[in-house]
Amino acid sequence: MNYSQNSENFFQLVYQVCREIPKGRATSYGTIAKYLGSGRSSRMVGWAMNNSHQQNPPVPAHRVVNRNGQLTGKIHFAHPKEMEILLKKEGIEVNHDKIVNFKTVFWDPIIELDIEI
DNA sequence: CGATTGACACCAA
DNA sequence: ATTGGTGCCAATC
Repeated sequence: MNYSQNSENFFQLVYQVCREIPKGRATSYGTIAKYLGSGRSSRMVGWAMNNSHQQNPPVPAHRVVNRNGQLTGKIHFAHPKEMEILLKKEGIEVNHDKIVNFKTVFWDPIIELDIEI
């Protein structure tokens, strides 16, 4: 089923997946998009994140970075430092707005998760 | 209503 | 390895 046609569910799925990200791990926009069925609509995931601040419960958007492990979305937080702080707090090493050993902390919902969609 | 803009990713040169 | 162009789809201008 391709939920990219259903933006409401698509957004909700994005939020759901984000909340399932284990502490101390991170994933990428594109991976989530692929997991939801629209592999190249990673921008929609980003847009969903933009709206994630008004979601309840809150979405741990700091665990979602781009494919390079770069904290591109930190500027959308209340305080840009917060994203890096939160990640470090969870044991993720961050250096120059980039996750260290991203390959190690990378969390792939396609493999690790199995939400029925 | 058409054009532009993204918290991205992939491909070609 | 780097750079530039293209695809994706919703929101905003």
